[in-house]
Amino acid sequence: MVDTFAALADPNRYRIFELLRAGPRPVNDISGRLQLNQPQVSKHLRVLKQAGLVDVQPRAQQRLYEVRADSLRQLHDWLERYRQFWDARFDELDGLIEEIKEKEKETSHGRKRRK
Amino acid sequence: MVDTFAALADPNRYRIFELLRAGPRPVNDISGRLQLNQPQVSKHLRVLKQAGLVDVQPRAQQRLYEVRADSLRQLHDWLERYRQFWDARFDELDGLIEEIKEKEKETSHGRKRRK
DNA sequence: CAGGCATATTCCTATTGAGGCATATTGCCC
DNA sequence: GGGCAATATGCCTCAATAGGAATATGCCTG
Repeated sequence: MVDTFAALADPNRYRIFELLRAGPRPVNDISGRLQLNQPQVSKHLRVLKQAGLVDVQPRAQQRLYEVRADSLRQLHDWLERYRQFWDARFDELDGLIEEIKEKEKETSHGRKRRK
Repeated sequence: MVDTFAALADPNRYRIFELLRAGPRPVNDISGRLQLNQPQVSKHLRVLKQAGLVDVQPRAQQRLYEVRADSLRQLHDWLERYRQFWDARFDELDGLIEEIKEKEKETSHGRKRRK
């Protein structure tokens, strides 16, 4: 995870990744669109690749870089563990939990009733 | 977004954030659990706070740090834009698109060829 | 209001990494 | 195979930053 975040923590790398969202692109295309020197783009792509965020496939003498699904899935799974913090649906879940607790109080070993 | 990623790109900061997932904690608690010096923890928390990832609330002379919902929501929204890359549900959507293309081929001027 | 906690800030050093430039590598075509 | 196009790598410099230790600030209690 940390590597993923580190890869996206650089502004230009972030821009590259965002650009790739539109579809696979060769290096010089990226370099042109984002006004970056080709070597820096290659270096950034290397980092993104090592972080598992992009993948390459050679097309003649050029390389097509594309967003890699798996990394995003991992990121999503990670984020999912924090869902309770921001998803309103968890409020409903909280409600359910309350209900269950109430029920338990009634059925299980007859502790006193209610508050 | 970049700031968010940058904040989580440091291993110790990441650990702190993960720890806070379990609930709000004062600085010295974090410092103790993660075996980090108190000053570094304070510094990391500062970065996390400026990135909007955590929030503080003073409790006497200590500060309770906690995960901030909004940042995670933003992160989720960002990730959502990449859903097509990894969510299987989009396969169905692809199917629909194929159908539409087929229909178009029948009605519009007979372009052909696609993968 | 003195003393003590909990936390924040400052100063320092060492490392890391991004950008610029030159050059190496790869794979095509004639 | 020579040459060209697309990309990768190496070297350099500079700025950013994490960690360590010392110190400052805030806030409570007696």
